[in-house]
Amino acid sequence: MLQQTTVAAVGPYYVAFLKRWPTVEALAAAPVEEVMSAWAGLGYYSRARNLHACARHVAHNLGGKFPDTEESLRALPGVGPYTASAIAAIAFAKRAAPVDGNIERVLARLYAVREPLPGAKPALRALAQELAPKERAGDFAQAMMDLGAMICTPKAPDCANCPWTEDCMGRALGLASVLPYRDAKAVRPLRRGAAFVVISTDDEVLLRRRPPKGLLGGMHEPPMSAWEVDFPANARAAPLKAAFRKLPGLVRHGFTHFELELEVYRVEGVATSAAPPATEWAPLRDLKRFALPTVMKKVIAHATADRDAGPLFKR
DNA sequence: AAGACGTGGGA
DNA sequence: TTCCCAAGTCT
Repeated sequence: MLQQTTVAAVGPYYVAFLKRWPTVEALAAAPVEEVMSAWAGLGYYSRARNLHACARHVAHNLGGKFPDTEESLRALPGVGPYTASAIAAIAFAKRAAPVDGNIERVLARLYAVREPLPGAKPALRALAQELAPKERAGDFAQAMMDLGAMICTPKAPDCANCPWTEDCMGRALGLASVLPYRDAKAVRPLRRGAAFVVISTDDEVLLRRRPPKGLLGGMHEPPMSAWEVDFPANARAAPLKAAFRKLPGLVRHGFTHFELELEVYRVEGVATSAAPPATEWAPLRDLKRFALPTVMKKVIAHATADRDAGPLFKR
């Protein structure tokens, strides 16, 4: 869960997951659709699918016991170099040197590494390997991460309270607050589309499921057009023949590599029997059961703002 | 090997 | 408002 995600964002999800699926066997026994629903809102949804596949592999093929070496952990779905190393060091007390974004920043400053990321990653990994102690490597790694999160922060590091302030080459060179350098990020293109919110006579909304791989893989969404350079020329992408009304305003959402603008069309009072193939009705008052990513919650909230007493999605 | 892959919180 | 970026992984 913590891959590329802050502790604050993960907290409630972590608590809910462990309450609902306290053991690897329990998670392995869960339908993947339920796991996707429970993950909705956290982002990077392949992590949820990988976590579930990992639980099934451990429960079914490894007797419920996690492997305890970096190499064998690395073979699990969703477990890359960082996570394998972190588990080996923290859970199994092995000498391993996980390197996350915090540790990259701390090391780049401590040793004044001027090569920009991501090219500097191998050099930073080598420095981490040298530094990792034989004993309590897990505590060392977590201490480095906490230093990065609380003292050696990205913008304005609190060097006065840093235990390494006298040793820091970056600080000596006046580079502490600007390291690590990064390659320039690409400009994010804009894509546009139209979403169709169909409300039934029973206050349900029509949803379909996205393909399992790719963007928002396996998640629910209202029917919508493809996302392209321009809005669709007409409402041809509508899921059924009905008197859709185009709502004022747009739904905007930023993804990692592009920005999205969605027009929202709505129709109400549709007969429940009218659901097209591969769609299903979701009660507006019980959307928690569905795997709705944040952008899709925005669409539904936009389409129901005028007919709701209170917020549909409370946080 | 470079690009795909989400979201929310802080500055 | 806008930008940055976080306990990275997969293809």
